[in-house]
Amino acid sequence: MIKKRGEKMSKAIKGCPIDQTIQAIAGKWKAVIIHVLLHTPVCRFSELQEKLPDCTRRMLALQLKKLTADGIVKKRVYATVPPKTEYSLTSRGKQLGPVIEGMQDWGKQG
Amino acid sequence: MIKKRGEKMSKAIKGCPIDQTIQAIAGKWKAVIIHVLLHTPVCRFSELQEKLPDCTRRMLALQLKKLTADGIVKKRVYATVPPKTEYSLTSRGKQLGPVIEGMQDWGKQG
DNA sequence: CGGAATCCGACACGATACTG
DNA sequence: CAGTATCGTGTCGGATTCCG
Repeated sequence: MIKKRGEKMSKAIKGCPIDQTIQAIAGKWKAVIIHVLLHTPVCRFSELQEKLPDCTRRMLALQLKKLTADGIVKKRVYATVPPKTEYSLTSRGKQLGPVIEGMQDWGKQG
Repeated sequence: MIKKRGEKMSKAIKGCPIDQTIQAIAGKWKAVIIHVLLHTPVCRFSELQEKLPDCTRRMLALQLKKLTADGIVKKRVYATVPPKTEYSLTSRGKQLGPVIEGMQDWGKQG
């Protein structure tokens, strides 16, 4: 079975809900991005950059793309010069709130 | 900066609690293993294998090792022939319960 | 039974440079 | 400002084999 680049590999445990969620927030940045958006409901690209200084532009754009594709993040583009975009959580994204907060609480105790 | 194999790469956001948690349950299997252990508090290696048929022995052993190293899973070895091992969650591991369950609930709705 | 060692391909991530 | 293109590297995960 040959896979194209960028395709999701995980068939994993077929339909395992946990795996779905894992894949949705996996990686070094997605969960943190969601966390930021929970506390700053509407965020421009550059705002996210400021809040995540260790995340490169490339990674930020990439992860936002995946999050958007997964229906977690909404993107709004203003056709102005210079361009302006706004990111926010979808209702489905907001439902991740408790999980993300739980993750933060757990991490703090470590 | 050279790293040995198996060492954690993530400096990420220095000390970000979310990142800590992400790293702790990252990968294709760790969260699912924890989930199994939440529902089957004491589990032999082969039991875990049966419950996770898509996870190879290698991966299972590897992830259990990481989980043990992170203080999430406890391992008990019986020096018998044939060998027998039992895995269970530490108290810290059990604290991940709400997070894991939250992840499952979210995944089910998707 | 419960692993560890080795090999290998796929992918995640990062640095850098370029674009509308 | 908000991205994309290209490239290089390390890491992850799977297959297989070997060990106490």
